[in-house]
Amino acid sequence: MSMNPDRRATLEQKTRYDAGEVEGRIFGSWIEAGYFHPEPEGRAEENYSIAIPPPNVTGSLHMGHALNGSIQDAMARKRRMEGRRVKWILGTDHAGIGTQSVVEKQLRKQGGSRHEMGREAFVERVWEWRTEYGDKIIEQFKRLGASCDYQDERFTLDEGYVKAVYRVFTKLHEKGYIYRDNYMVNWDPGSNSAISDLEVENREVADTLYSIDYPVEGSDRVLTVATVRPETMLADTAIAVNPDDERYADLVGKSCELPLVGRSLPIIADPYVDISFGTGALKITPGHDPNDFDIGRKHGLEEISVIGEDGRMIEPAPERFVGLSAADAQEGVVAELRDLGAISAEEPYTHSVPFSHRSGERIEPLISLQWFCAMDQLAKPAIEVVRDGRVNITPERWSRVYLDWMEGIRPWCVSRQLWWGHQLPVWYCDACEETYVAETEPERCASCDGELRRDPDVLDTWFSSALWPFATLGWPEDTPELRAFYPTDLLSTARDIIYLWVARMIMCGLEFAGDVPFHDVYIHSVIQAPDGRRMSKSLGTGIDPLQEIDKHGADALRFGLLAMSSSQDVRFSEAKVQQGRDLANKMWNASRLILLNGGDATPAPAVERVEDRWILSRLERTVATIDEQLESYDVSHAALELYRFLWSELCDWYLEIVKPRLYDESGEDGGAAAGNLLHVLERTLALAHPIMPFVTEEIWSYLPGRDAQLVVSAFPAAEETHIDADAETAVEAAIAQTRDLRRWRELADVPPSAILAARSTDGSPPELVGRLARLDFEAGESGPGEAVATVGTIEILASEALDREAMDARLSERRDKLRSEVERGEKKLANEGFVAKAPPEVVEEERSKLAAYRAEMEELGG
RNA sequence: GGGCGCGUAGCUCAGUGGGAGAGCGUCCGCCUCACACGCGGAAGGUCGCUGGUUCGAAACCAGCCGCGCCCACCA
Repeated sequence: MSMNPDRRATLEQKTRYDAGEVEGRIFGSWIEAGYFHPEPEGRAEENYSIAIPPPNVTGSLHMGHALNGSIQDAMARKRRMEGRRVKWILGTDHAGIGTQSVVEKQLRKQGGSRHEMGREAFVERVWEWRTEYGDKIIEQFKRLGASCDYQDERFTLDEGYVKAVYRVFTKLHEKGYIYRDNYMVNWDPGSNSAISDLEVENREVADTLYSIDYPVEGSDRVLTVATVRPETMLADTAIAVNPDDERYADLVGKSCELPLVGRSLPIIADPYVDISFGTGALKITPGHDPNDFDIGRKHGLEEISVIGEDGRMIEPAPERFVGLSAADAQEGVVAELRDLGAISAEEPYTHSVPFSHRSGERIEPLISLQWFCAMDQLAKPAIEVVRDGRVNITPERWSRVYLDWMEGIRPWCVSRQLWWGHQLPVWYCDACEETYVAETEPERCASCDGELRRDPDVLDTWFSSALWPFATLGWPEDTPELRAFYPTDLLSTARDIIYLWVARMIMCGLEFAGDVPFHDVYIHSVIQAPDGRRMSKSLGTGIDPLQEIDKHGADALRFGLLAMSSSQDVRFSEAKVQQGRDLANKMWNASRLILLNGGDATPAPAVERVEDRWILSRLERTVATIDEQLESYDVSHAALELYRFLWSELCDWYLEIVKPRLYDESGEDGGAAAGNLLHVLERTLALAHPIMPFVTEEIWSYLPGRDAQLVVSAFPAAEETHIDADAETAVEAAIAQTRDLRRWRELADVPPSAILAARSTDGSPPELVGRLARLDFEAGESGPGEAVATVGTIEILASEALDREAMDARLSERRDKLRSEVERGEKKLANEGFVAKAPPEVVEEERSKLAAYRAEMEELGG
């Protein structure tokens, strides 16, 4: 079968692979064929599924997405080629606070605010925004080549998804896990909402530590306490000392007078107080400090709040402070205390302070009525499945991190004072104070028939994310999708959301979907900016993956990201992306050589010649290696192994070896070479496809007799029968000898193109070496000729092209080197300990090396 | 305060008990009929420091120095 002349012309002309021209076209062909949309058939065990970490609707593709997309796609494509039904679940996350604040910002620019427009209009506005921008990131995933199921895109606020969220909330409430309580929360003044512990980040802050004297009632003693937030003293309700602190033993049970306020504060004993820190006396402010809150609950103390949700002072703070910002109140309080002479010390103090991860504002710990979810019961089975390996985390060390957190898990504050998200399925009857939690809205109060008012709060965005692997498949309905694809197989993500997301998915999957949500968790590396800082838009350190794709192609970026990733954080290296681009180009050109000089042959392994057996053997070993590396998520080694095989073994050596056969059209041997090359090329393309899908698919379309696209063709399985250790030894020896000869040529300053007369000292002239090193054995055989140098088993015969002087100088250098090597070897072998205790094969190797060096010395006449 | 990770060639990183590797960069030579996004060759490293284990350590152990990350309620 002959190649279409147009196609042939294209191959002849295009000496460079043009990713930009190829990728869109190829991706379109995949989509059109519907390869990425599986029918929901079969069982989950025989199918393969991945739930994509849903990007935020606000987002655009960043390097993390690109790396993670490359990893997931490599796995999805490999499985698809292995004949599995593959579903890569796609969708986006509504991203509560994030999205809301983007739209609010936009409103503010236009001079409006969400409060002006009201909740309903605002939410509608956010939906509009989502419709406009919601699929931008999906389009960007397509540029990467990601083989997601684009026909079944989900969104965490879709109708069905909302149903799942309400079902889960209601069930958890029925079980008593979800409850409402007045509790200390992390109040974020930036978003005007409570946030969870996980959304708080601690930063070092330089504050002033004030020591304040509180007079002990009925005595002239004072208790000195220290604080960085003097304004919170207005809400103090006790003083605590350690029960073992002898200094204060007699004061426990007595009271202090709270300066400025006059309230009487009981002096209590609690082991939490550190005797050695400061004065050993601690002011207790249950309303504004998480630790004090716990101590307060323990001792039944009054909980007073003097700072409101807007960050301003409220009653029962003394009237003169009410309405002031906390910072202004602090100034006032300090001034007054100073006047009273109650401040005994002020010192600079650096400590870590909680900030909102989202808004960046300093967290105000407040007591607030919120909805919480108790996690300990949910955590138990989720701990078990990681311990017993039903969920396998790679790299393994993250299991420990997961388990440590799970074992100390705390209640989760799930309500947020926002408008964008899943509004709580909770209704209150103001008349009789009844609370209803239900999947569908109750009409009226069941006890008093009163009107119901819905709780205005929405759920933490991670609450819905926790259901992602099964809610996307139609849960709570018993859908064919759920049966076919749950549990999913792989969850690939970065380590920063192990707690926020991975842990919660495992808990919810086990509780609601009846099984683990995925079998493997792969924690990939974080790609940092080239200077080692975090890649971030705000720092200006981000590198846009799409720009990289424009510059070098998606295959190049994918290869680069996979190759640079590892089990630790790595710096982005454009050189690796270029390496990928070069590799794509190399594939293209190697394929041109093969296809234009034997593309009509029938692909078939050739085993007559040793070099053919060698490349087959190397290929099959590479197949086995890469297969194993991908299976263990060792993606960077897989990518680099592909590069090594293709570039070094296939192109640098094998192609150079077979070229003459290929060009020699008259020789029937050329057919075998072409057939073998096509066979190797075909398998190599298939092997490379999960990593570099576009260029491989494009070349595949030029192979003779293809009826299926590569994307749905078989992934190679290593064929043991082609492993041939003897062929490997033989060809590798020829390669080594060729290298020696080339080095010698350089040394003797002989032009690479000059064909040198040569003679073999061990009988038959090595044909491969002759070809690769440009030697003419016939000239050597016909006459005696003077040997000017011996390289291994080959004598170079005298010729005008040789610079004898340079040669002699270099040879004497080599002799010196050999002398020292021989000396080293002799010393080592003279070491009785070494000879006695080292494994015999090591000693043997040492002996043979020494022998080889001695032999070479002899050859060189040293 | 606890935990984890890292420190290897100029740069980015592999290597985790038997004589230091890759890519990029550098130097030398090549537009050799697949590819100059290429071909051939070369230079370049007391493997953070100090001790220890071992016949043998970049690798294992201990301590130290430096960098990064995570967790944590010391006012």
